Amino acid sequence: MNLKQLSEHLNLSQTTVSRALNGYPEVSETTRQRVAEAAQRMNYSPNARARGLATGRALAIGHVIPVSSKHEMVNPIFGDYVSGAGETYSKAGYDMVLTLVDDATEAETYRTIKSRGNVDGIIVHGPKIDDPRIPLLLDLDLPFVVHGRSSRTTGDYAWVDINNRRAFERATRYLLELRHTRIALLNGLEDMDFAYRRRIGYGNALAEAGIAPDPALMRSAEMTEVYGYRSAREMLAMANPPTAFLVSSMISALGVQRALVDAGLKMGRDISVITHDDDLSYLKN
Amino acid sequence: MNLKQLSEHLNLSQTTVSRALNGYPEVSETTRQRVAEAAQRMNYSPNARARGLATGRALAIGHVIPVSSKHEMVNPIFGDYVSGAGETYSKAGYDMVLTLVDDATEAETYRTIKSRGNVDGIIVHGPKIDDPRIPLLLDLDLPFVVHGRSSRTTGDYAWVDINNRRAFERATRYLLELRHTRIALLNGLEDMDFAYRRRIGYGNALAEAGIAPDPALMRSAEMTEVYGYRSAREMLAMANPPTAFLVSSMISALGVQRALVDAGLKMGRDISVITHDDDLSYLKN
DNA sequence: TTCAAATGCCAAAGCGCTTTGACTGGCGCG
DNA sequence: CGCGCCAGTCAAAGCGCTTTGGCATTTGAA
Repeated sequence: MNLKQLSEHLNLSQTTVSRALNGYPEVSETTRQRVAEAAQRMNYSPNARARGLATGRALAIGHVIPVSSKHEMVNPIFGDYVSGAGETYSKAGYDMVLTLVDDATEAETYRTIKSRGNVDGIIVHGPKIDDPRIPLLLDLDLPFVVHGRSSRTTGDYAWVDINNRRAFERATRYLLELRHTRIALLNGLEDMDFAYRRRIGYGNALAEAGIAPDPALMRSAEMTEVYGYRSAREMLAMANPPTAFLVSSMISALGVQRALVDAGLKMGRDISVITHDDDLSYLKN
Repeated sequence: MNLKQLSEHLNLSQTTVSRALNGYPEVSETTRQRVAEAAQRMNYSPNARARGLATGRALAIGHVIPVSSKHEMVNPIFGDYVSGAGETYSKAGYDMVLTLVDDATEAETYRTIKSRGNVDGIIVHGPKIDDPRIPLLLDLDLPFVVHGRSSRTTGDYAWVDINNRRAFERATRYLLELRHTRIALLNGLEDMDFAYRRRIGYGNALAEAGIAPDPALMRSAEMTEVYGYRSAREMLAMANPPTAFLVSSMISALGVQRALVDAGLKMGRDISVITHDDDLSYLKN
């Protein structure tokens, strides 16, 4: 069923049918009703490609996921994330287009996305502290929003972020108030902006309390379970072990937990653990 | 940069440029070279919507995710899954379009997808034992592949699946060989086809060994961590507790593990656990 | 009663591509 | 020398929609 067929069926021009369906004023209310009703009944919906060609809009948003940061992005929360975004898009009549991109061809990919024109704009995931994608996209004039921020990148761009620095500042301060002085930080990869900010928050709170950060208590890596496990295990074996852990991911925290069990320590009694992130739907009660 | 501009730049017709880029034979090799080189240099790639309109193909595959089975689909493996699919699509020059769909409007959504025409076909996720989507899609004549199967659905359709029945048959048989007789099954929701097949496999192996399945040892629910925890905890408190667990998801197995720790039992020594699924990248060593 | 302004509708152009059908010039063959 | 044939190219149509720029018909004011 296409516009032409529908309009012939109604004995109206394509113009009128199109206008009626798109809510333009120059169509009488009775005609509009008739058209809407017929479209509904015949399950007509305009061909997205043709409409896109005519309007220049794709009614789709692209999500570009660099393969290098696969483990950062294609991570446990990805499903929950997509689910939220997808619902919003659905309501607005937009499509969600996922593109995995190799780092080597990254710049080219963005150019291609722009000239292929099948999305109106994109979401940039997993920004680094200094992220070349931002100037590139500004230059290409391809609309985008950054999920997170890029601290060392200048230029006007839109972003949505949480206050990572403050969250870790507060968490650390809280542990300090509980009289902990040996606080371990298991952070994500610190070229990622979020991890960078978290470390600053942690550092700030320690500085406030006059405590010098101990490099032996600070780690940075991909946030896997085994990273949490090994880090905790090794730190607990130190002469002067930490009494608290501040962990950047629920998954790594599971590893920490496993190490604690191994060591015969009970979380909350023998040792404190604060975890940020990953309120995973499948780990809920 | 569009075809017209490129062809004017080259002093060729749009026809020739298009043919050259699409590998048609009726273009001289020298011309083809010239065109390819210019396209590369000017970063031309054809507008996907226009091409789609002209060819009738969208060069995109849709993934439709019913919101009801959110917890089944938008689950821990979703990220890994998308990552694999995305890489393949990238190589083939296809886009991946995600659509979240409300159950109430499901049939309508598929019709809309068909008539909007922005995908060439779709992947059906999380098939139920008897899944109405399959006859609907066959009827709509929208190409699709089922990720899994639908045991009670007749009709010719393409699917990709693992042998769930056999996997659980073998796992159960293995536990029986180890002299376990009280084997608990923590299954997924049994209206899902994969879970249904798993229970059959489990049942077959028990039957082979002449053991009647004990309903008190069989559960079926969404595969969360807490489901594993509670189920194991309650079963371990029984007068005649299981000596082995067969679990349908890594996440639930984490819950089982937690219950074992609580009960002071050591996995592999005091009790056997076999888990199927979820070889999660972030839980790897 | 007349005329300008709405009102409601339409034909046709155009979005950027692919593809059909036709047209050249050069070549080999009889 | 004349013919047919091929290789290489092109103009134009068409994909399904939106939007521009009319064109009748009504309406309301003068």
